[in-house]
Amino acid sequence: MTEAPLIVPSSVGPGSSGSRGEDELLAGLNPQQLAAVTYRGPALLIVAGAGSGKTSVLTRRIASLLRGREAWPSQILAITFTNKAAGEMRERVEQLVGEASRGMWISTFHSACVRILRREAEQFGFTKSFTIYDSGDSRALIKRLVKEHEADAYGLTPASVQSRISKLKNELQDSDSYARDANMSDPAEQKFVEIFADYQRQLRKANAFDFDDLIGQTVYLFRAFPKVADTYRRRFRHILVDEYQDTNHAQYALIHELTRPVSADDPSTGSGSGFEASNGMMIFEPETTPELEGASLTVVGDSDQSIYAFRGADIRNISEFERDFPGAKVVLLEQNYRSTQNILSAANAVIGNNFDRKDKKLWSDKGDGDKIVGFTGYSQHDEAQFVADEVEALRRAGMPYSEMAVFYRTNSQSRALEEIFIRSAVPYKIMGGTKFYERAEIKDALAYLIAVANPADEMSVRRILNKPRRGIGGVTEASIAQFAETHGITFRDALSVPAELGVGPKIQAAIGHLDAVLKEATALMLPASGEVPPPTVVADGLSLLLAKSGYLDALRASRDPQDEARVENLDEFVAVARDFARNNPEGTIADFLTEVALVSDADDLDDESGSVSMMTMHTAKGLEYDAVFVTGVEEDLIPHRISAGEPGGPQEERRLFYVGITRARKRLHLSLAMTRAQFGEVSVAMPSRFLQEIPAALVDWRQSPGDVNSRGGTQSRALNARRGGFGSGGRGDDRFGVKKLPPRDSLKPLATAMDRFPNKVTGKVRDNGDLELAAGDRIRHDDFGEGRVDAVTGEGAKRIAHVRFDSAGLKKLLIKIAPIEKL
DNA sequence: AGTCGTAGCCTTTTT
DNA sequence: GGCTACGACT
Repeated sequence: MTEAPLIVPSSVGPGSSGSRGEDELLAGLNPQQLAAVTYRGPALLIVAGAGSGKTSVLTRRIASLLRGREAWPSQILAITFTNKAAGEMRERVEQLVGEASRGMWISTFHSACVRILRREAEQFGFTKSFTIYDSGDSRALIKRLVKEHEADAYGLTPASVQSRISKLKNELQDSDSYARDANMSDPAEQKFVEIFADYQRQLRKANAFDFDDLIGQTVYLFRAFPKVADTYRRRFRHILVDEYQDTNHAQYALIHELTRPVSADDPSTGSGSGFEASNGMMIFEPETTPELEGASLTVVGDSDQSIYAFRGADIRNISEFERDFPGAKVVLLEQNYRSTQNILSAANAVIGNNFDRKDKKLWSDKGDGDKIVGFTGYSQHDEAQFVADEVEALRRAGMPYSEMAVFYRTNSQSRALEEIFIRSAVPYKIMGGTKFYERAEIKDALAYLIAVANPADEMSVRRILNKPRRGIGGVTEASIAQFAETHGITFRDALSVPAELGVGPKIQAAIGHLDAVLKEATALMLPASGEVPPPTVVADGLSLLLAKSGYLDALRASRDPQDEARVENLDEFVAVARDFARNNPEGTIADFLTEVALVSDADDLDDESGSVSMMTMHTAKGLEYDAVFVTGVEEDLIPHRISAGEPGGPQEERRLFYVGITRARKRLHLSLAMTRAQFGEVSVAMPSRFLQEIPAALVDWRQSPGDVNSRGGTQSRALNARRGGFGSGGRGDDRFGVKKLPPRDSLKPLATAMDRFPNKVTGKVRDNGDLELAAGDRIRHDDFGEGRVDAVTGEGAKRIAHVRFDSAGLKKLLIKIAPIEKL
């Protein structure tokens, strides 16, 4: 780890480098970008507006450090927000400098900390093979503790306890430091502190870290063991952090620790006193003469895109950067290379309503472009149908599905969109939502792996104890725990002595069998001697566990149709493990589990180019698409109802909306519904206040909020009144230049308001079985009326009818489920 | 021990 | 409207 610090002094400025490569790196940059790439100094803040080319600037900055021989790859640490962003950045740097990029650390905060912790875990009572608890795992643990401490009587719910603990950890607090400031005469506070402390004890006992610990414990490690920290300070000479506006206090502290100068003191003295600081709160004063100055720090961010305050992101980290790092250089990137001016003007107008922000105006030289399209549906299904129709129109106009994205505020909104997309045979892909790794069968499989990799993790062992059913119930589980407790051994080890547990012979046999399977897998995956296992060891071990435990057999024998899908999911999971073996020939079971624990929604984004992407606006950050649909632009959704009560809530919601609209390159659609069903109850929805912040001239309302909206006035009502189908002016080209029909006069009573929504659509589906259709057939559709089949494509359950409806225009329908009948 | 029914909750956003 | 947790029943 001690590379010779062969640092060639930098005399870099534009044009000062003789190498041709340098010119190529700097080609095409505007003056601000150029400064951001070439500035050299201890601290640099790049304020990068949406679409201002910050990724390009960041990658070129890294490439320029490498090319100029100012840094070895191993001296560079670049932190991104998602693994996907990290992968992209690595790829782009590789394109610029090739093999010279090997050895850089480009990763998320969490992955970087896992790497550090795996190396250093033994320093403070963990082992290399620690497990990572995702939020579901910690919720399960906290739930158990809340019950054990009988804390529900004090109004403590698992959810509230979990979120409070998480918030505190993001502030680098632990149960002791919290207790010092808390009102401990309040019994609820006392309970909370007890649970917090117990939770931390349980984690340690299980040799596990939760998400927040990954950062917080690394900071603790650095503060308690300066010698260890110095190793990393010597190593990382250039630290670059993307999305700096979304860092929380713990991440900020981590960066601070890493950029501290290395003291020239005798390293053997420092660590003793640090060890005493068991709460990790201790700050070590910088020593007199540094042996090595602190690493150079570059941060990139945009306070207008700060959308993670709810999970502890502190906007002050970026707004007070210049104070934290005196002498820091600040570069502003304001030219947007992504969107048309209309889209940017809307974005600027919206974000301009946030006070206490540094004014910053994005501009583009791409020209005005198309107007923003607005649409109001009667219901969320109506809205979804609009989106599906527009997607199809754009597709016919030549835009690939992969260049379109649909955003929403809450995950639950995806359901209606999905229903309509399926029915309309539009290929789509949902980012997030019911995540693969959260499925019960996958969690079970992971628990089997963890039981092997980290037997101290009692929760995983408990989880698989009776999966598949072995007749081991709560009573047996308790006696195992009891036995382990009294004999001072782990829960896992208690399984090795079934005869002594005081349970019946049948159950003894079951426990003995489970123990044997786990031992066999351990021998395979973690060979005792130094022999190197084959790359496929994780996949093989997983297959072995699933087969010999009887898990797969139980699913296959089941007559629950869902279990068939579960078997397929497990097959896919084994395939994931094989993939991992291919990409990481030396990867261990711990590496595999780390990767799985840290994958995020934005990560599995690798499109099979050719499907529309659907995701929350949060997930959308950092991405861009030719066409963007922001849906559900309603009060109580965006801004979300819950945000209203929180300080800074509405402003954060506005930033979120801003993030959503600035993802669009060419076409932006804003849509809402007049009524929205939630919890099965239908309620009236109001247009979002953010809509009114967009200058009316920028929006072409296909169907406006009309009289539900106080601002709408006569103009919107007039636009409302068109009948005879929307979205399609003429036959062959139901594209964008829709002609407005003459306004219909007089207001109708509310009862007939539905007249204005000629294409009112419901979510219903039907099983048509093997309905035969051919070109030329006439059909009737529950929502669209009568039409004629143009063509039929696809096979079997995926047969698609292309139908020309008499009034609703051209649609694609999935024959098997569409609500249609042949005439 | 396992299965089935229902009451209650839920929906902010995520590494 | 759907999921989960819990209780009664087999």
